[in-house]
Amino acid sequence: MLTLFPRWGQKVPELPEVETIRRCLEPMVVQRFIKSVWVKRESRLLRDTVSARDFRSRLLGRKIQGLSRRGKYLKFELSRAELLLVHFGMTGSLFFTKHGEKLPAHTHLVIGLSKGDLVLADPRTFGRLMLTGPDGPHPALAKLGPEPLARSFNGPRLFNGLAGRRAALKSILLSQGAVAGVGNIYSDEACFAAGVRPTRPAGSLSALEAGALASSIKKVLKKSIELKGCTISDYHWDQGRSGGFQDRLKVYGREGLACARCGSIIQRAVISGRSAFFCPGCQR
DNA sequence: CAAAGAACCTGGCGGC
DNA sequence: TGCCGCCAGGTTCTTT
Repeated sequence: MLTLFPRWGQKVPELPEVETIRRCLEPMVVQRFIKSVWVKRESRLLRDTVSARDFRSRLLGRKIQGLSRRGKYLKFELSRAELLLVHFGMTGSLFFTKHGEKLPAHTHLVIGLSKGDLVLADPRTFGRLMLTGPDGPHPALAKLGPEPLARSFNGPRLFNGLAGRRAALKSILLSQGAVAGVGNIYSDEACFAAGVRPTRPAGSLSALEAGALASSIKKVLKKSIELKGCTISDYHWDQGRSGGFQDRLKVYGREGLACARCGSIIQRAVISGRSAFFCPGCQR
Protein backbone atom coordinates (compact mmCIF):
# COMPACT_ATOMS: atom_id res chain seq x y z
CA MET A 1 0.00 0.00 0.00
CA LEU A 2 1.34 3.32 -1.01
CA THR A 3 1.75 6.00 1.53
CA LEU A 4 -0.42 8.97 1.00
CA PHE A 5 1.57 11.92 2.03
CA PRO A 6 0.62 14.34 3.33
CA ARG A 7 -3.12 14.18 3.67
CA TRP A 8 -5.33 16.47 1.72
CA GLY A 9 -5.99 19.86 3.15
CA GLN A 10 -2.71 20.15 4.94
CA LYS A 11 -0.75 23.34 5.14
CA VAL A 12 2.97 23.31 4.81
CA PRO A 13 4.76 26.53 5.28
CA GLU A 14 7.85 26.70 7.42
CA LEU A 15 11.22 24.99 7.16
CA PRO A 16 10.54 21.92 9.37
CA GLU A 17 7.35 21.07 7.51
CA VAL A 18 9.03 21.44 4.12
CA GLU A 19 11.96 19.32 5.31
CA THR A 20 9.53 16.68 6.60
CA ILE A 21 7.90 16.52 3.20
CA ARG A 22 11.26 16.36 1.46
CA ARG A 23 12.42 13.41 3.54
CA CYS A 24 9.18 11.56 3.00
CA LEU A 25 8.99 12.13 -0.75
CA GLU A 26 12.65 11.61 -1.59
CA PRO A 27 12.64 7.80 -1.71
CA MET A 28 9.48 7.80 -3.83
CA VAL A 29 10.54 10.28 -6.49
CA VAL A 30 14.29 10.21 -6.92
CA GLN A 31 15.48 8.30 -9.98
CA ARG A 32 11.97 8.32 -11.41
CA PHE A 33 11.04 9.74 -14.79
CA ILE A 34 8.33 12.31 -15.36
CA LYS A 35 5.88 10.52 -17.61
CA SER A 36 3.03 12.99 -17.62
CA VAL A 37 2.35 16.55 -16.52
CA TRP A 38 -0.99 18.16 -15.94
CA VAL A 39 -0.91 21.78 -14.93
CA LYS A 40 -4.02 23.84 -14.47
CA ARG A 41 -4.34 26.19 -17.35
CA GLU A 42 -3.31 29.68 -16.39
CA SER A 43 -2.46 28.49 -12.92
CA ARG A 44 -1.73 31.47 -10.70
CA LEU A 45 1.12 29.45 -9.21
CA LEU A 46 3.14 30.03 -12.39
CA ARG A 47 2.84 33.84 -11.92
CA ASP A 48 3.25 34.51 -15.65
CA THR A 49 6.87 33.43 -15.50
CA VAL A 50 6.22 30.60 -17.94
CA SER A 51 3.17 29.46 -19.89
CA ALA A 52 1.41 26.29 -18.79
CA ARG A 53 2.32 24.80 -22.14
CA ASP A 54 6.03 25.55 -21.84
CA PHE A 55 6.05 24.46 -18.23
CA ARG A 56 4.65 21.11 -19.24
CA SER A 57 7.01 20.54 -22.14
CA ARG A 58 10.05 21.43 -20.06
CA LEU A 59 9.18 18.83 -17.41
CA LEU A 60 8.11 15.93 -19.62
CA GLY A 61 10.61 13.12 -19.91
CA ARG A 62 13.03 14.47 -17.34
CA LYS A 63 14.47 12.32 -14.62
CA ILE A 64 14.24 13.49 -11.01
CA GLN A 65 17.84 13.25 -9.90
CA GLY A 66 17.52 14.78 -6.47
CA LEU A 67 15.14 16.43 -4.03
CA SER A 68 16.63 19.16 -1.86
CA ARG A 69 15.53 22.19 0.11
CA ARG A 70 16.64 25.78 0.50
CA GLY A 71 14.80 27.80 3.14
CA LYS A 72 11.12 27.08 2.56
CA TYR A 73 11.68 26.12 -1.09
CA LEU A 74 11.58 22.52 -2.23
CA LYS A 75 13.92 21.86 -5.16
CA PHE A 76 13.39 19.12 -7.72
CA GLU A 77 16.73 18.63 -9.44
CA LEU A 78 15.96 17.36 -12.91
CA SER A 79 18.05 15.95 -15.70
CA ARG A 80 19.62 18.30 -18.23
CA ALA A 81 20.14 20.98 -15.57
CA GLU A 82 16.48 21.86 -15.17
CA LEU A 83 15.40 22.86 -11.68
CA LEU A 84 11.81 22.97 -10.41
CA LEU A 85 11.28 25.12 -7.33
CA VAL A 86 8.12 24.77 -5.26
CA HIS A 87 7.09 27.28 -2.62
CA PHE A 88 4.03 26.35 -0.57
CA GLY A 89 2.87 29.79 0.45
CA MET A 90 0.33 29.51 3.25
CA THR A 91 -1.82 26.61 2.08
CA GLY A 92 0.15 24.62 -0.46
CA SER A 93 0.35 20.85 -0.09
CA LEU A 94 2.18 18.19 -2.01
CA PHE A 95 1.66 14.47 -1.78
CA PHE A 96 2.31 11.22 -3.53
CA THR A 97 -0.70 9.16 -4.43
CA LYS A 98 -1.76 6.20 -6.52
CA HIS A 99 -2.60 6.80 -10.16
CA GLY A 100 -6.19 7.82 -10.67
CA GLU A 101 -7.02 8.76 -7.09
CA LYS A 102 -9.62 11.45 -6.76
CA LEU A 103 -7.95 14.84 -6.79
CA PRO A 104 -8.61 17.35 -4.04
CA ALA A 105 -10.14 20.73 -4.71
CA HIS A 106 -7.67 23.41 -5.81
CA THR A 107 -5.29 20.95 -7.45
CA HIS A 108 -2.90 22.91 -9.65
CA LEU A 109 -0.36 20.33 -10.72
CA VAL A 110 -0.18 16.58 -11.19
CA ILE A 111 3.16 15.04 -12.13
CA GLY A 112 2.87 11.41 -13.23
CA LEU A 113 5.76 9.14 -12.23
CA SER A 114 6.12 5.43 -12.79
CA LYS A 115 4.45 4.28 -9.59
CA GLY A 116 2.19 7.14 -8.66
CA ASP A 117 1.40 10.80 -9.00
CA LEU A 118 2.78 13.86 -7.29
CA VAL A 119 -0.17 16.14 -6.58
CA LEU A 120 0.10 19.80 -5.63
CA ALA A 121 -2.97 21.58 -4.24
CA ASP A 122 -3.16 25.13 -2.94
CA PRO A 123 -6.50 26.82 -2.09
CA ARG A 124 -5.18 30.30 -1.44
CA THR A 125 -2.67 30.18 -4.31
CA PHE A 126 0.00 32.04 -2.38
CA GLY A 127 2.41 29.29 -3.34
CA ARG A 128 4.43 29.36 -6.53
CA LEU A 129 6.13 27.15 -9.07
CA MET A 130 9.39 28.25 -10.65
CA LEU A 131 11.36 26.64 -13.40
CA THR A 132 14.96 27.60 -13.79
CA GLY A 133 17.00 26.22 -16.60
CA PRO A 134 20.77 25.94 -17.01
CA ASP A 135 21.10 29.73 -16.80
CA GLY A 136 21.62 29.54 -13.08
CA PRO A 137 19.87 29.91 -9.77
CA HIS A 138 16.57 31.69 -9.55
CA PRO A 139 16.74 35.26 -8.19
CA ALA A 140 14.28 34.26 -5.46
CA LEU A 141 16.94 32.00 -4.00
CA ALA A 142 19.65 34.63 -4.25
CA LYS A 143 17.76 36.84 -1.80
CA LEU A 144 17.79 34.20 0.91
CA GLY A 145 20.02 34.53 3.94
CA PRO A 146 22.08 31.69 5.43
CA GLU A 147 20.59 28.26 5.89
CA PRO A 148 19.82 28.11 9.64
CA LEU A 149 21.02 24.55 10.18
CA ALA A 150 24.32 25.08 8.36
CA ARG A 151 27.50 25.55 10.37
CA SER A 152 28.03 28.88 8.65
CA PHE A 153 24.97 30.28 10.43
CA ASN A 154 26.01 31.31 13.94
CA GLY A 155 25.77 34.11 16.48
CA PRO A 156 28.17 36.55 14.81
CA ARG A 157 26.52 35.98 11.43
CA LEU A 158 23.06 36.72 12.88
CA PHE A 159 24.41 39.69 14.84
CA ASN A 160 25.70 41.17 11.59
CA GLY A 161 22.37 40.55 9.89
CA LEU A 162 20.50 42.43 12.62
CA ALA A 163 22.98 45.27 13.11
CA GLY A 164 21.64 48.71 12.35
CA ARG A 165 18.10 47.50 11.69
CA ARG A 166 15.40 49.47 13.47
CA ALA A 167 12.44 47.29 12.48
CA ALA A 168 11.06 44.78 14.96
CA LEU A 169 13.17 41.65 15.38
CA LYS A 170 10.22 39.57 14.21
CA SER A 171 9.97 41.51 10.92
CA ILE A 172 13.64 40.95 10.18
CA LEU A 173 13.44 37.24 10.96
CA LEU A 174 10.40 36.83 8.69
CA SER A 175 12.02 38.70 5.82
CA GLN A 176 14.36 35.76 5.08
CA GLY A 177 17.44 37.90 4.60
CA ALA A 178 19.16 37.51 7.98
CA VAL A 179 18.32 33.82 8.04
CA ALA A 180 16.27 31.64 5.67
CA GLY A 181 13.33 29.40 6.48
CA VAL A 182 12.07 30.94 9.72
CA GLY A 183 8.35 31.75 9.69
CA ASN A 184 5.70 32.96 12.08
CA ILE A 185 5.62 29.98 14.43
CA TYR A 186 9.32 29.35 14.80
CA SER A 187 10.35 32.98 15.06
CA ASP A 188 8.18 33.33 18.17
CA GLU A 189 9.37 30.03 19.61
CA ALA A 190 13.03 30.85 18.99
CA CYS A 191 12.65 34.31 20.53
CA PHE A 192 11.08 32.73 23.62
CA ALA A 193 13.86 30.18 23.92
CA ALA A 194 16.44 32.96 23.64
CA GLY A 195 14.65 35.25 26.11
CA VAL A 196 14.25 38.18 23.71
CA ARG A 197 11.01 39.89 22.75
CA PRO A 198 10.05 39.80 19.04
CA THR A 199 8.98 43.43 19.36
CA ARG A 200 12.52 44.65 20.08
CA PRO A 201 14.28 46.68 17.39
CA ALA A 202 16.41 44.05 15.66
CA GLY A 203 19.57 46.11 15.98
CA SER A 204 19.17 46.42 19.75
CA LEU A 205 20.24 42.83 20.39
CA SER A 206 23.65 42.42 21.99
CA ALA A 207 26.17 39.98 20.51
CA LEU A 208 25.34 37.68 23.40
CA GLU A 209 21.60 37.83 22.69
CA ALA A 210 22.15 37.29 18.97
CA GLY A 211 24.25 34.24 19.83
CA ALA A 212 21.49 32.85 22.04
CA LEU A 213 18.93 33.51 19.32
CA ALA A 214 20.99 31.78 16.63
CA SER A 215 21.33 28.73 18.89
CA SER A 216 17.63 28.80 19.70
CA ILE A 217 16.68 28.94 16.02
CA LYS A 218 18.77 25.84 15.35
CA LYS A 219 17.45 24.03 18.41
CA VAL A 220 13.78 24.76 17.72
CA LEU A 221 13.98 23.86 14.03
CA LYS A 222 15.90 20.62 14.69
CA LYS A 223 13.45 19.54 17.36
CA SER A 224 10.49 20.22 15.10
CA ILE A 225 12.03 18.28 12.20
CA GLU A 226 12.61 15.40 14.60
CA LEU A 227 8.89 15.51 15.51
CA LYS A 228 7.85 15.83 11.85
CA GLY A 229 6.73 19.43 12.07
CA CYS A 230 3.66 21.08 13.47
CA THR A 231 0.12 19.91 13.13
CA ILE A 232 -2.17 22.89 13.33
CA SER A 233 -5.63 22.86 11.89
CA ASP A 234 -5.72 19.93 9.50
CA TYR A 235 -2.10 19.41 8.54
CA HIS A 236 -0.95 15.82 8.80
CA TRP A 237 2.30 14.35 7.62
CA ASP A 238 0.85 10.91 6.94
CA GLN A 239 -2.45 9.09 7.12
CA GLY A 240 -4.01 9.94 10.44
CA ARG A 241 -0.61 10.66 11.93
CA SER A 242 0.27 14.12 13.04
CA GLY A 243 3.45 16.04 13.43
CA GLY A 244 4.33 16.43 17.06
CA PHE A 245 5.76 19.90 17.49
CA GLN A 246 2.45 21.67 18.13
CA ASP A 247 2.47 20.21 21.65
CA ARG A 248 5.84 21.80 22.28
CA LEU A 249 4.77 25.32 21.45
CA LYS A 250 5.59 27.60 24.38
CA VAL A 251 4.09 30.86 23.16
CA TYR A 252 2.69 30.65 19.61
CA GLY A 253 -1.11 30.82 19.68
CA ARG A 254 -1.18 30.96 23.49
CA GLU A 255 -2.36 34.50 24.11
CA GLY A 256 -3.95 34.85 27.56
CA LEU A 257 -2.59 31.53 28.83
CA ALA A 258 -0.03 31.18 31.58
CA CYS A 259 3.59 30.69 30.60
CA ALA A 260 4.61 27.14 31.58
CA ARG A 261 7.97 28.43 32.71
CA CYS A 262 7.17 31.50 34.82
CA GLY A 263 3.38 31.75 35.01
CA SER A 264 3.09 35.17 33.40
CA ILE A 265 0.26 35.71 30.95
CA ILE A 266 1.39 35.33 27.35
CA GLN A 267 0.76 38.42 25.23
CA ARG A 268 0.05 38.96 21.58
CA ALA A 269 1.35 41.92 19.61
CA VAL A 270 0.79 42.78 15.96
CA ILE A 271 4.03 43.40 14.08
CA SER A 272 3.66 44.56 10.49
CA GLY A 273 0.35 42.78 10.19
CA ARG A 274 1.42 39.46 11.70
CA SER A 275 0.69 38.11 15.19
CA ALA A 276 3.62 37.83 17.56
CA PHE A 277 3.31 35.96 20.85
CA PHE A 278 5.70 36.35 23.76
CA CYS A 279 6.02 35.95 27.51
CA PRO A 280 6.57 39.27 29.27
CA GLY A 281 8.18 37.45 32.20
CA CYS A 282 10.72 35.36 30.29
CA GLN A 283 11.54 37.71 27.42
CA ARG A 284 13.29 41.08 27.63
C1' DC B 1 17.38 52.37 1.27
C1' DA B 2 14.43 50.94 5.11
C1' DA B 3 10.04 50.24 7.20
C1' DA B 4 5.06 49.78 7.28
C1' DG B 5 0.94 48.53 5.11
C1' DA B 6 -1.77 46.78 1.36
C1' DA B 7 -2.48 43.26 -1.89
C1' DC B 8 -2.88 38.69 -3.38
C1' DC B 9 -6.68 34.42 -2.29
C1' DT B 10 -9.91 30.82 0.02
C1' DG B 11 -11.94 28.77 4.04
C1' DG B 12 -12.93 28.01 8.89
C1' DC B 13 -14.41 29.83 13.09
C1' DG B 14 -16.98 32.38 16.68
C1' DG B 15 -20.44 35.81 17.56
C1' DC B 16 -24.86 37.57 16.84
C1' DT C 1 -29.57 28.31 10.09
C1' DG C 2 -27.18 32.34 8.05
C1' DC C 3 -24.54 36.24 7.63
C1' DC C 4 -20.43 38.93 9.00
C1' DG C 5 -16.11 40.03 10.47
C1' DC C 6 -11.87 38.19 11.80
C1' DC C 7 -8.13 35.19 11.41
C1' DA C 8 -4.66 32.04 9.09
C1' DG C 9 1.87 28.68 8.59
C1' DG C 10 4.03 33.86 3.17
C1' DT C 11 5.79 36.77 -0.14
C1' DT C 12 5.73 40.90 -3.14
C1' DC C 13 4.38 45.40 -4.46
C1' DT C 14 3.35 50.17 -3.16
C1' DT C 15 3.61 53.96 -0.23
C1' DT C 16 5.74 56.76 3.23
